[in-house]
Amino acid sequence: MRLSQYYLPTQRETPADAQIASHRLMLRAGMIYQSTSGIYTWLPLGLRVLRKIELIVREEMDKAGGIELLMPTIQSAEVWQRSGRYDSYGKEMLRFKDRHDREMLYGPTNEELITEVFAQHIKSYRDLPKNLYHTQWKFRDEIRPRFGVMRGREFLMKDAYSFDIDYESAKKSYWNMFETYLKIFKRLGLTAIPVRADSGAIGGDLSHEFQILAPAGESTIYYDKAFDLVDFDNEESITQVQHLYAAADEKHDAASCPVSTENLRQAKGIEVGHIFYFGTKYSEPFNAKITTPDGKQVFAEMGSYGIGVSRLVGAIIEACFDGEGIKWPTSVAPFQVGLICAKTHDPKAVGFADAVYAKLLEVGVEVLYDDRDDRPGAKFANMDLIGLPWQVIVGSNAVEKGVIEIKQRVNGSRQELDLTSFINQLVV
RNA sequence: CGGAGCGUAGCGCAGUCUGGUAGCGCAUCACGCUGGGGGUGUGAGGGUCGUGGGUUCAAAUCCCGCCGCUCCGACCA
Repeated sequence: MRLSQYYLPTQRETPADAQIASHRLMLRAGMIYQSTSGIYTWLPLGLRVLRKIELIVREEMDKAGGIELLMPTIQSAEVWQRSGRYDSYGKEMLRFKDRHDREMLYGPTNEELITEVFAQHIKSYRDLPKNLYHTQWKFRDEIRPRFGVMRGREFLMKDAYSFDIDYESAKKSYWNMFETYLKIFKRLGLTAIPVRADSGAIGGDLSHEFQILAPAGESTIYYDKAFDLVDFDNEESITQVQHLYAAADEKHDAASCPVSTENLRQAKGIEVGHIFYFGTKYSEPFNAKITTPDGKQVFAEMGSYGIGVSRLVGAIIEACFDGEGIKWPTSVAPFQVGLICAKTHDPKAVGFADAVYAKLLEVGVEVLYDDRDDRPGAKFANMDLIGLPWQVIVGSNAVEKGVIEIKQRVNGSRQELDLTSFINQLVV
């Protein structure tokens, strides 16, 4: 993408309303535009990140056996009356009426709808287990939206729902999602601590919140420092994580904590995922009955698993930024490479940069080419702000020696290379 | 919802107290110089001063209503 033809309204000055780093940086980097309180337009650069996160989540969900579908944003009051949550959910639910005066709502979550869908089609133990998910916009009319997309009213969430024949099987589904979540956050370049949480309903201890470590986090968490050493890539480590201590501020009790003081870490966390098992809470009102091998009928055992996709955009920035701007993890960066021509007055340099651009496109590298006739300093600052992992700078040495300068955003390291070597490095 | 503040150019703000031609910086446009860390000079464009009403010869400014946004607290992916 040529920057001259893109839509990237970056700003030098910090908007007054933004209080925390991620919000400021998202506004300055031209990723979002606030339409009204807690509701944002995703500008092109922000959308690319949102889509990348969504894609990683989808890939891992699919690998874990999830089946994607898509439920609507608008729901009828009827299904919520059936579960009893229409009254109990409170003012966070945005309610309105259609032209026939029927009560409608903008879905804050989808347990009711999915259970209704499931009950309509699945009747036999032979079809279980099932894990159905979608990634859809939700609306929760927060009392006070803040922190940009981290607590908006409209937000994109991946929510999955598992259906099993019995508790043992449901537990397997639960831990399968537990593992999947650790893998997802790892791929996103984050350290996520699974913290035991209240399951609210019938669920015993089967509920975890996934907290991203970041100074701007709203909750304080305590965890075994062994987490810092865990590589969430392999099965053993994930099994190991299940038994490590981690608790939120309100649940942590220093007196009864099984971890010694010197092994205990305290940090701020941003909640980006929440999983829980809730048994037959919804399968009963929706009559989601399953026939067992011996011909009996039981209610499906359910769990639900949420990831705040749009919140993650902010959370990742909170975990990855410096004074100059964002430092995107490669996996979610809106572009991999930012190409800068530092000598726009030199036709040879421009020609060289154009050729580099063409080559990168040809080999499938996502590149944002700052082809504007601007001073180098302005381009560098802008590129640092939007935080692409690699900066490729075409300067005088390009024309004279045929080498380009490579700057890595994450650590500021620089090297001079020929284009082919750089491409090889990227592909690895 | 309780407490507090703010709405003036795309962004950041001054002007409001004490009513009298709507301003500054950044950004934008034109031209010149400059050309490796947001450089510089000259010139230009851009405003229902959130909105409705009231007071007044005269309202961004004073009064009343409304709307919107933000901050502090309790809820949440």
